[in-house]
Amino acid sequence: MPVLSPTWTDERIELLKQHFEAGLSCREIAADIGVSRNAVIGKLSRLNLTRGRTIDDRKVQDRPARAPRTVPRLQYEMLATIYGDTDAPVVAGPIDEANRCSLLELSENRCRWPISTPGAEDFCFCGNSAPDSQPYCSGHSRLAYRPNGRARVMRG
DNA sequence: CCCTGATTCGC
DNA sequence: GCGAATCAGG
Repeated sequence: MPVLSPTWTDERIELLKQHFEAGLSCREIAADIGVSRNAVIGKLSRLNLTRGRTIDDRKVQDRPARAPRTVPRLQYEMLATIYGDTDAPVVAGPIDEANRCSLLELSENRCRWPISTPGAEDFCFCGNSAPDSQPYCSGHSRLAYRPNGRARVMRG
């Protein structure tokens, strides 16, 4: 891989679809793959994989001009915090799928991050060593929980 | 108040 | 086709 950076390759799309069907939020999927949330949503829309919102009445057709009102750079701040702000677009934390296990093999100190292999039908989990009272390992916990001050429980 | 989902538009 | 921008809803 000299200088090629294909945004959406087969594996990427498979992972996207698997995570989407797994019930993960677009933010989780984006963080896991390493792209922005809109990129995931855009790709899903292109693939006709919307979760269920076929609005018929198009009301947001009004496009007067680019009027920056509040500058929605919230995603960028979050992504930067997750990735380390000054590093390559890779998942932060020691995430290795060598310890992946099934749901039945999950323990209290095992990372419960859903791992979907783009080749097998078996759905596995991260299975890494997670600290006590923590559902994910150090790497995935950062993806699951927002580094912001508000610790809101995920609704997805 | 903020975040998530989906569509639309520019490149 | 991809990604950012935007809107609507929760």
